[in-house]
This record gives sequence, C-alpha cells and structure tokens, in this order.
Amino acid sequence: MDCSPEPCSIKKKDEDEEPSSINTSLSPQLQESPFLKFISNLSPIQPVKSCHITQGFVGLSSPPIVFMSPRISCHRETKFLERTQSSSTEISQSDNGGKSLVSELPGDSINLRSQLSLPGSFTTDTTQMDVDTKNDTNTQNCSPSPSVDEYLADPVDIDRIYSANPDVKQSDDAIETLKHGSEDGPGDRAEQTLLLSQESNKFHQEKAACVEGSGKLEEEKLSADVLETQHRHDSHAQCEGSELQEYSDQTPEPMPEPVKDAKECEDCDEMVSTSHVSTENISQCGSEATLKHHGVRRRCLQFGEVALRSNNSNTNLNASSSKMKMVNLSEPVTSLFPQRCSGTAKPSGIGLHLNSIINAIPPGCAATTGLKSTLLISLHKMDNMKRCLISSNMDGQASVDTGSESHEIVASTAADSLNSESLSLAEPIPVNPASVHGKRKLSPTNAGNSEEFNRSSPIKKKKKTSITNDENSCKRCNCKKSKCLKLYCDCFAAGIYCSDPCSCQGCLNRQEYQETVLETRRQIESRNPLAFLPKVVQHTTDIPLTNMEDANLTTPSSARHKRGCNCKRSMCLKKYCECYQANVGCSSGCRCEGCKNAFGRKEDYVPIEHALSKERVVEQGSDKTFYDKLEMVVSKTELYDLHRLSPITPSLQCSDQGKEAAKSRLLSGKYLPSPESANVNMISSHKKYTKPLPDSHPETDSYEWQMDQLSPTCNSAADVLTPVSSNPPEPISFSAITKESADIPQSRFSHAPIRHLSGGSLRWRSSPNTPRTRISETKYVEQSLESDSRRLFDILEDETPDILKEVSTPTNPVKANSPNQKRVSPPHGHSHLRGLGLSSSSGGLRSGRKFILKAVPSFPPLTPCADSKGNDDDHENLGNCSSK
DNA sequence: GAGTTTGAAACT
DNA sequence: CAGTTTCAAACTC
Repeated sequence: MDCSPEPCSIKKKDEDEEPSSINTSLSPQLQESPFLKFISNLSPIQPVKSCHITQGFVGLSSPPIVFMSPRISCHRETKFLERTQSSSTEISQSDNGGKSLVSELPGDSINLRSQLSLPGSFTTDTTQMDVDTKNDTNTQNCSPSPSVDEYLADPVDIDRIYSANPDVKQSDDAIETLKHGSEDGPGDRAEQTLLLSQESNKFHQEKAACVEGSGKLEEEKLSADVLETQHRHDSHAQCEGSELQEYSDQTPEPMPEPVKDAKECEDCDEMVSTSHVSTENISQCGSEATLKHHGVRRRCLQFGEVALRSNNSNTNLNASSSKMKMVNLSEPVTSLFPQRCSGTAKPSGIGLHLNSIINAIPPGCAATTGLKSTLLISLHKMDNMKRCLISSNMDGQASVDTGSESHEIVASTAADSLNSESLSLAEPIPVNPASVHGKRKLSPTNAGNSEEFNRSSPIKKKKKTSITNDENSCKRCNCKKSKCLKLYCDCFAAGIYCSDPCSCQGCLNRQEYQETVLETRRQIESRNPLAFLPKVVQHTTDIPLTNMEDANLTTPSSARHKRGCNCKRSMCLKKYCECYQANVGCSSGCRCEGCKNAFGRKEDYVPIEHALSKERVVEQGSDKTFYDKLEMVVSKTELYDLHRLSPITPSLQCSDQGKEAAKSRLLSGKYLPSPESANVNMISSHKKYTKPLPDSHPETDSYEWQMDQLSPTCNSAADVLTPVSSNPPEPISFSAITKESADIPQSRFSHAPIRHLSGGSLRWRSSPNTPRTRISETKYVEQSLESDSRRLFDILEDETPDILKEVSTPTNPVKANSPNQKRVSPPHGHSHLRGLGLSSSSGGLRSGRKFILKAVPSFPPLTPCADSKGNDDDHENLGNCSSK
C-alpha cells in the first residue's frame, strides 16, 4: 500500500495505457484483455513492484512491525483510516470524473476505493475492473495495512519508500525541500508527513481532475509533475498553518473542532492523549524525545523548559492540529475531539500544581454539585494552567503561551465541559487536592494567583513556618539535606522550582539545574509514576451532593487521600496527617491508628465497606428484590448522575442505564474513586505522549491509552447508547448493590455511590462497545507495562471498590488490610473490571452488573482476545473485539 | 528560635 | 515486601 501509492499509480498508468491501447486498437483482444491485462500486468509489473514493495517493506516492516507496533499501532490504523477516508473523500470527488480517475488514483486511494467498495458503475469497465483487481492484488501483495501504515506513519520509512519509487521521489523532493527549509526536527517531521499526506491527497485529487480532463496517462504524469511542483510550493506555504485550511477545504466533512482546539490541546499536551491522532502526531512528529519528555512536558508547565518546547513545537502543534483534523475527518467518531479536550482538560503539568496549589478549595466547595464541581474544576484547571505558566515564567523561562494558552485552555475546558462535563465530574480532579505538596506549598507565583492560594490556604494560612510567606501565602521549602530534589521538598514535589522565599540549602531545584531536576523527577517517577500526582483526590461526591439528603450526609470532604495516612500518634488530628492536612477524611486506605480525623474517620468508611460486602453476600442469592431496589436506588441516587457522568461513567450509565451506575457506585463502596480517577487522569495526561513510545512510560502510556480510548468510546457510546436497558442485571451483583442501597443508610449510600462513580469499575464497563476495547487495552497495559504497569494497575485496583475486588475475585484475595495494600493493590481487580467490561460489552448494557459476578469467570475468553493482541494489535483487537 | 515530634519518603 | 533510616514539616516550649 504504502509503496503502492506511487508504484501502484505507475503500474496503473501502465496498465491503463496498455489496456486502453489494447481495447482501442485491438478490438478482438479486448475480450481477452481483461484477463491478459490482468495477468500480463500483474506478472510483469506487479511482481517487480510488488516485490519491491514487499521486500522493502516486508523486510523492514515485518520485523519492524513488531517493534513498531507497540508504539504506532494505533497511529497507523488511524492514519490508515485517515488516509482512506481522506482519500475516499477525494475519490468520491474524483469519482465524478470517471474511470480514469480511479485508475490513476494512487495506491492508497485505490486501496481505499476497494475498501470503500467502488461503485458498481466503475466496476462495469473491464479496464477498471482489472485495475481494481490489480490494485487489490497490489494492495494484498504489499500487505497493505503494514505498508500503508509505515508509509503514512514513519517519515523515515516514507523516505525509503519514495527512494524505492522513482515517481515518488518527485514528491519527495518537495518534502526534502521542506525538510531542508525547516530544520529537521520532530515537528519538522510531522510537517513533512503532513505535507506528504497533503501532497498525496492533492496529488490524487489533481490527478483525478487532470485525468478526467485528459484521460491519458502521459498527460496525467505531466499534470502530476506539475502538480507536484505546485505542491512543493504549496507545501512550503502550507508548512506553517495553511495546511489546516487546505485540509479543511479538502475535507468535505465539517471539522468537528477548529484548529484552535488542537492548539489548545497543545498547550496542555493533552491533545495528544486521547486520540489516535495524537499518537499519530507524536509518531509522525518523530519527536520521540518529546514523547519521552511528555512527563517532562507536563512538568514543563512548571519548569520553564517545557514552555520553551511547547513554544518551539507550536508549529508542530499546528501541523498536528491539521493532522488532528485529518484524523477527525477520517475517523467516524467526531467525539474524539471533545474527549481529547477532556483529556486535555487535565493539564499534564496541572496535576502537580493542582495538588500543590489548588488545595485551597475548602472541602465544602469540593462537595459542590456536578455543575459547580465542573466549573470549579475547570476553573482550577485554568488556574493551574495559569499558575503553571506563571511559575514557569517566574522561573525565568518565559512561557510565551501563557496568556493565549490560558484562554485557549479556557475555551478547551469549556468545550470539554460541554462535551464531558461528566469527565470533570467523574474525573477525580482533585478539588481538594490537598496533596501533601499542596498543603504546604503554594505556587511560587501567588501574586497573580493569590485568589486560589488564598482559598487553598486554610492550611497555608495556618502555616507558621519560618519560611512561609504569609503575604503571598506562598510557602517555600526549607530543605537542608535533600537539596530539594526529593519529594521531601514541597517545591520539588509540587513541580516547581525553588525560589527566593525558600530557605533551602544546597538547593538544586532551580532552573540552573533544570536537567538535574528533570532527571531526578524521572527517576522518582520511574519508581512511582504517581509520585507527583495529587495525593488527595476529590471523590466524585458531586453526584450525591445533588441530593439534598446525601449532601447532608456526605462527609465533610468528599476527597480522600489516595494512599491514606499512616498516623500513629497524631490521631489524624494534626497536620502531620496528610489526610487532615488536606482537609479530607481518612478512608479505609488509611493505616492510621486511633484515627480521630475531624474530616472523617477511617472507621466510618470501613464499616460501610464491610456492610456493603456483607450485604452483597447476603443478597447475591436474591435477585428479585434487586431490581426493585436498584430502581429505587437508581431513581434516587443515580438519575442525577447521568447528567454529570464523566466520560467514563456516562458510558457506564448508558450501558447500564443508571442501574448499573448505582450498583457500581454502591459496589465501589469505600474507595476513593476520585483519587484514583484523578490519578488515572493525571497519568493519562502524562502518558498520552508516551504511549507511542513504550520506552518512555510504558505503564502510563498504556494506562493512559486506555483512558483515552475509553473516554472516547465512552463518550461515543454514551451518545449512542440508550440510557435505559430494560434488561435485568444479573442477580448477584445487583442484589448486592440493591441491598446495599436499600440497607445502607443514606449517608453511607450517598458516600458509596459517589465513590463508586469515581471508582474505576464503572469506567471499565462504560460502553458496550468499549468494554472489549478496554479489556484489550487493559491487557495491553498489563502486558506492556509490566512492573511499572503493575503500579498503575495497583492504583486502578485501589480505585476499584473493595466490593468488586471481593466479589469478583474470590480467587484474588484483597490485601486491603495490609498497610501496604493501600499503596499497592493487586492487579486482579483490573481483570475483574476487564471481565466486566467484556461481559458488559458482549452482553449488553444492562448486563453490566451481572457481568460483575459472572464476568469474572468469563474473563478468560475475553482476555484471550486481549492477550492474543500484541501491543500493536491492541487497537485492532479492540476494534475486533468491540465489533464482535 | 531552638528543640522535639511526627510521619512521609527514601533506602536497604 | 518489610523494616529502617532519612528528611523536613509540624508542633511545642
């Protein structure tokens, strides 16, 4: 395919010429011509070229595929889709022209055509038939998917391909010129790729038009050459941004989102995360380095370096944005953008800041209802972004984007909120981020952001530390031995450089030592990917809050400490306790002794869990009441949730129709959904970039990848899926849930549902379609991530409600009790989720609950899909599974 | 402001 | 994974 585009076109030309000549001149041969042509053409021409292609690519691609697949698989597919669609669009346009167009269309377009199912009119012509068949054969011979992917994906490969194809070289010249013109760089590559794609598209279109007019190959060639030259010029012009316009013009489909979004996303780095496009962009950009530094980037917001990169990458971003558009066009799911945005909503860098900076929000605020919460979140995000930017500026690395970015971010956030209010809601965005870091520290630049700081400052206000800046409420570290390169240092933990207010000694957390800082951060992240994530995540309490009753009952702080505290003497009544410091209640995850946390005792949570689990067990047998109870619960608790549903949860709700959501919530029980979800989000933000590069952060990537896809799928699913599935859920899970809801006091109930929402269980199930994808994704993550992935999974598991763990994994004993357990949860929970997701997907929306129980056994079948899928194959497998 | 306490982070 | 040490904030005086 890849090589084919040009070679195929050439072949086609030759073929067309021959057949045409034959047809015209040799009437008798015409009858045979189809076969003869086909055979002759195939034998002489194709073998050579095909061999060419196959050799070049196969040799390269096949082995490389293994390597490549993990990274690019998604991208490739997306690219392929893009190409196909874009080309298809072109083709459709060109189709008007007639046969010649088809014959002339480059291999990609041809393949696309074949895939698209050429209209019967075209097939009528023997020549076309031959051509088509040839094309098909070519495509087959060339192993279209891989070759195409490479052609589309890897600029290097493309170069090779072009080198192989003389015709292509011409176009390459333009590319090369572009390359030379723009210094080689990741972004440049992306541009090149864009140019290539554009050129190819234009070339196809132009060719088609020209062919229509001329109808002969030679003319076409000439025109093609001319076109190429034109393209070269165009490409130069386009490099900078015109590309987008061209794409938009070319693409018949309305762009779901303007380029702005892409830029916005850029700012956040989040753009990349969700969609294949992002991956494509990344891969195409060839900015592996950027990917590697994705983690850095998010920090970059805080550390000036990132800002610089982002600035430098703006052009790339534009290109990527254009690409983004491309993807959108190609991709049937327009929703990707919103999701992306949602993904972007989480500023990669923000997480840290949120933790450190955003603490300000009082718990009560955190408990705001969905809309409020979303607004707050968005605001926080914005603030965080600003802060990050500011901080970066403070550090000395001016982030040019700050102003524009902030605006963009706002827009994006708004868009996101629209698309994914639920995200913000469902997302564990740390409303009370009171991360440990945050508690103590505020962003260095308080002046502008004093508001937030002031808010967060209940803790900070209290701070009496010598170092603290009362005026700014900015607190600085006082490290003496850690050199401010360990998490001991609040500044470092918050992802900010130490500044003057700090009284640290031997501080290396400064711009001058940027490299050291980044390296250290990497090391720490390698040890604990979540190290820089907010320690305290807000529960999704938003949902219950809507209910007046629940609101009253809800714990003061919906948020909980992700890991939980380990207090032994402070009784969680002093700031020694991270939970207390964060103004959040202790949870079951806490290992504190004699907890008297004013924001919520650990004991309060535990009983709930146990009660839930007990109830489950008891009621598993009784399916009857379960529906009634579910309905009751759903009507009370869940209904409102539907509106708020996060991207993930919504899908779940849709699939489950609220019943499941209620169940899931109930099931989630004690867990802090938000913290985990937040973590997930944070992670996802990081990972987005990394995903293409397994090396950078395999775990996070995989995880994020899941999240991204999930969210998109969820969103799409949510949109598509009917909220109500009349199907009765499985008795067991439902019964448990229902009972819990019925039996559990509303206070508990409210808590449980909230937590559940945040909890991952629902997420995984979310859409009927998504489940498998998720599963595959999850598997992918597991396989790829390995040790690191384990951490992530552990986190996820932690998120997963204990109930689920217990129920789902009789085989998998939960280690929740162990103090360590908090931190490390068994990966099993994921499998459960997966199973659920699978079952739900296969079974249908309603089955979600029942999946929980039964799904577990069903996993094995599901997993095979995921397992069989290589990392590379995950996407495909996902698609297959989902399709299945 | 010095010293103590505390618990997270880091290390083994 | 558990235990120990290191570290810096929180706290007390």
